[in-house]
Parts: sequence; C-alpha cells; structure tokens
Amino acid sequence: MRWTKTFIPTVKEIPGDAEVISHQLMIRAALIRKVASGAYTYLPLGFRSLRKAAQIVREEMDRAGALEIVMPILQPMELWQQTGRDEVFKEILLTATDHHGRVNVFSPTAEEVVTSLAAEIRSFRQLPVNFYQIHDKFRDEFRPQYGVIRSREFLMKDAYSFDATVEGLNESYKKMYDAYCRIFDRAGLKYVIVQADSGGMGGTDTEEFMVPSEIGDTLVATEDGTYWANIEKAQVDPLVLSDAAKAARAAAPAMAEVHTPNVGTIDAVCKFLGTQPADMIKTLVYAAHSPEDPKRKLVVAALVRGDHDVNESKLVGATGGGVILELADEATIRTVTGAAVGFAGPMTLAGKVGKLVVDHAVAAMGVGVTGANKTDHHVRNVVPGRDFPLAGANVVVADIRNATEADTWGGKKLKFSHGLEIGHVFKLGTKYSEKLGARFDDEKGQSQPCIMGCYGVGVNRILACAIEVGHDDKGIIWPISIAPYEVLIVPVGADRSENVRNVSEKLYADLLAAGVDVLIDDREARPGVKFNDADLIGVPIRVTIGDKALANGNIELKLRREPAPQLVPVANAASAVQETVARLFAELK
RNA sequence: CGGGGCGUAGCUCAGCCUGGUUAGAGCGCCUGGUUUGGGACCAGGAAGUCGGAGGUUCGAAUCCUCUCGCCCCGACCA
Repeated sequence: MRWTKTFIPTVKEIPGDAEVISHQLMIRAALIRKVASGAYTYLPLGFRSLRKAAQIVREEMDRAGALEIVMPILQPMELWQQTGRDEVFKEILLTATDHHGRVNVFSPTAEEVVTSLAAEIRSFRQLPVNFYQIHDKFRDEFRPQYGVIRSREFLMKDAYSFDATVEGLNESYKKMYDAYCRIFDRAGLKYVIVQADSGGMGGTDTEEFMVPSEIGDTLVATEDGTYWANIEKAQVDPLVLSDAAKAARAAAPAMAEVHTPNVGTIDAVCKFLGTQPADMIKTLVYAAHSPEDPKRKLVVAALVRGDHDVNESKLVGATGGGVILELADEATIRTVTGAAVGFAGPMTLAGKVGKLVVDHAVAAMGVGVTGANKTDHHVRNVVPGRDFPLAGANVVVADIRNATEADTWGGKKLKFSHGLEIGHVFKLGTKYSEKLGARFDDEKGQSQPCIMGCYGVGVNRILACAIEVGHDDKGIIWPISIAPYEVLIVPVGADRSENVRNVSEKLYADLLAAGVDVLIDDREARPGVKFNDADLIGVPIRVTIGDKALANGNIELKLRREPAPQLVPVANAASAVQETVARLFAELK
C-alpha cells in the first residue's frame, strides 16, 4: 500500500479525552476515532491490526477443533428470561424494541443462543462440539473507559463447548486454555493466568488471562508467584483469635452505648471515639433475591472489620449462591435495625435477618465498636460470640472480604498489581443446557444435559494491551503479528533523486511480490515528518532509502524497537527484509 | 445514578469572571517561493450555526433557565 492512497491522519497533539497511553496512541497513530462514548470507528490502519488479531484467534480456534459460526446480535429477550440472565445482566443489557413491540437484546454474550442451537444435539456421538464466533458484542457499561479497553461495542471471540462428561469438559477447557496461550504468545503479549470470579456467567472454575499493566483490574499473587487471582476471587488465610484478643475479650466490660450524633461513617466514628477502623465492626445489610426463583428473597447482614471491604461475590457464595445481592434500601434497613442508615450493629440481627454472615476477621476480633441499632448511637465493648452469635441456624463465619496487603494465602504474603483482561475461560456445567433443553442420549439411552464451557477473547483489547505494554515516547512498537504493516519503506529525497525513486519502487514491488505486508511512504514530506510518523504508527521494520546510504550502495534497515539501523547492500535488500520479517515472526512462536 | 469539569475553525486550546463594532492563537489544510536525513521558513488564503433551545438586555461566546453530548471521580462502607 502507498501512504498517499490510504488514509492515515496521524495527530501530533494528545487528544484531550484520552487518559491512558494506548488510547492516546490509538488516536494519534490513526487507528481509531471516537464516534460516541464507548463507540469507535476503526480506520484503515486500526482495522488491519484488528483483522490480524482476529485471524490469529481464528487460526488457533480452528486448530483446536472449534467450529466457526455466526450468531445474531439481535436476540429475543424471551431467551434471556428463560435463563434468568435478563436479571443478572440487567444493568448492562442494551435493548431495542422493534415495530411489533418485541424486545430485543443486543448480545453481550451468547450462551442462550448457542445453547438453543445445541438443543439439536441428540446423541453422545455428536459430542464433544465447540462453536465459536468472532462478532460484535454490546454492553451498556456504567462507565466506558480507556478507549477500546472498555467500550460499549466491542469485538469478541466467544466459544462454547458441549461435552457429555465432566472429563470431556476438562479436556475441552484445556484445549481452549492451550489455544489461548498460543494466541497471546503469537500476539506478542506477556500474560498471567489468574483465578477469577465467574460473575454473571455462573459456573465453577474460571481463569482469566491478564496482561500486567498499570491500569485495570486488581490482581493478587503470593510472593512466590505460585498463586494468582483476581481481587474478586483472591482467597486469604482466615485470621485466628490471638492471645491478646482473647485477653481483651476476657477483660471486656459489658457493652456500653455512646451517643454519636450524625456520625455514621467509619472514619467519622473513629475520629469521634478516638478508635481505629480495625477495631470497628461494619454491618452491611443486603437484600438478596434469586433470578431463578422469584420467591427466594432474604435479607443478609454481612459483618466485616472497619478496615476491610466486603467482597460481594464471596458473600453470594457464603449466602448459598445463586442470588443477586443489592444493598438494602433505607426502609429495609430501618425495619431490620430500627435505626437510620449508618448505625447498624450485629447484636440483635441474627433473629431479624435471613442470614448473618460474619467474616473470619470479625470472628477473630477481641473487642469492637459497632452501630447500636439506634440512630445516632454506637456501642463499645462488643465481644464477638458474647454479644452476637458466631454460630447458629442462620449464622455463618466465612471469608467474605477482599484480600489486603496485610493478608496471607497458604501462609505466603500477598502482593498486589494490576492487569487487563484479554481472555477468560469458564467451566459452566449444565446451567444453560438444562434450562434450554440442550440434552443428548448417552450410551445407555439416558437423556443428559450437555456439560458446557465458555471462552472469551477481547480482540480489541489485544491491540490496546499490545500498545499499553509496547510503546515509547515516540509512539507504538507493534509486535509484527498484529502490526498494521510488517514493513515501512521510507524514501528520503525521492523528488530529487531518481536513484532513490528507483530503488524504493523496486524494493516495494519485490516485497509485494514476495507477499510481504509493506507500506511505502510516498508522500512529498520532509524526512523528519516521515520518521516521526513512522515511529508513531510503529511498523516493526523500517527501510530508509536515501542518497546518503545509496552512495555506498546500501539501504538502511531499522527495527522500530532498536535505536540504530543496519546497512544492507541494495542487491540484498528484499531478501534481508524477508529474513527479518521471518525472524520477528519466529520470535513470537 | 450522584458529584465535578468541559463543549468556541479539521485538531489542541485562549476569550467568558467584569456583556460592547469585523471572535482569536498554534497545529493542520490550500496557493506561491525558499528549503530538504528527525515534526522547516517566508508570503498569501480558505475555514467557526461559539453544542442546541429559550430568556434577560439597546446589545450575549460571555449573564440566567432548560436541554443534549463528552470527560473525570464516586457508586451504597453502616
């Protein structure tokens, strides 16, 4: 391709609304333009990279034996109601009502549709099977952010495996897991695989492929790196009752109410009473309901230490699973606690809520301060087990909080970092197949539900992550596999030198003929402009052709990631470029 | 959904507080010239419903109301 025949509107200035480097560079390097919040146009350069990333994914899915299909983006709401996921995804579900008054959802994922397809499976002989598509997805994110990293419309590879047995599922899962490793290796991305929370998907085991980064989700790892988990999932060793805490309990006088007018928050209470957040017991009241069983509703009280955060997915687990938790509204809190929001305490709650869930760390406290269930009042000298129960029919002690840097897992200290999710693999089980009738007859003629897995890759994020971790102050440094072009020819002074023109055009033609993905900067621009644009768009191999080196019969071959060029005789130019292309690809295997 | 900020030329932004003729700059674009190995220079030029609607006023980019869009922070912490 010739620069003057395509559309590469690079920009010098940093776009005002782009916060992170990948977003800034994607706009500056003419890969994308924003159309609306969380919606982007891919320009020729960006689309070339996106297609290359998608193609890598496709090749590895095919190699793993998955079957490519395309499912509709518009899906009937009824299908979503059948699985209860209209509720689970409620807030991010983008919908459109058609002329007949039917409600359609813009697919945020496709378990329902693919499972209704799999309902055609009749026999164990047809299993296993794995369907995938590379298609747009829509999620009405609360807050689109970081350019294409969190957009409302995005390109996702979604695969769905169907197996007859759990062992089969494990194999299908492993195949996808291995395919993902190859995909991200080929895309030149360094990644870690972390234990994750299954969130709205449901299911049991799930792992995320994360690219370490300054931004993104919080990741937790043991210091020896043997355990990695998303903060949503990260486990902690339960704190145990220390001797000091035991002694404090033994010495504790009876509970004492204190007047704390308008002092509702932890910080305010600590300041008012001169205590520490770690000595506070936070009582959070949740309303839980089940998307599968509308009659299943209960109020859940969760106790965590004042310096800890409740982890809602852990709390869902401790509650028995299968429920959606929302913080209770003010009326419910008043009913349960008899006080305004901000003054709840556990003392009398066990009898008033459906479930009282106590975090390990609270159960290990000596003496605490908490709300008095009386507006504008707190109580001191609260002893767990004495003043509120740690066991009982509707009381459980469990891990329901986020890990902190003070915690350990398996006795090892935890370190925190961040990462961007580029892939996610789930073992789903039979949740969807049972509801949507994806059943088969086994060897004995018994009808069984298919055992499912699902597997996602954010294709746009592959690009954004590659840039996030591959750039310098001049621009993008692409891995060759997903660079918009593999080679950029930069003729210098072509208007003055016939020799430059001839050598450049010859090399361009030779490379095209050899199947190299080459772009030639045929603009009548000064060299500085071309070099700066070349660095900005980040094509991995640059060939500079100018009278300077041609005087000695050479062209200059420079890698984007290296500072200095290498001189190559004109006669060897095409082969040297091809070898370099091959070498860069070989590095990604 | 709550809080804050922004919306003026293709892009980045100034002007607004304290209303006053033809609304500015840099970059980009067009023309001519000089330049030519890391975002050149000179001269000339085109280009703006000042996000939209309503209001106040003799007069509104500027003040007021509503509205739309975009960005950031928060998202309930008892």
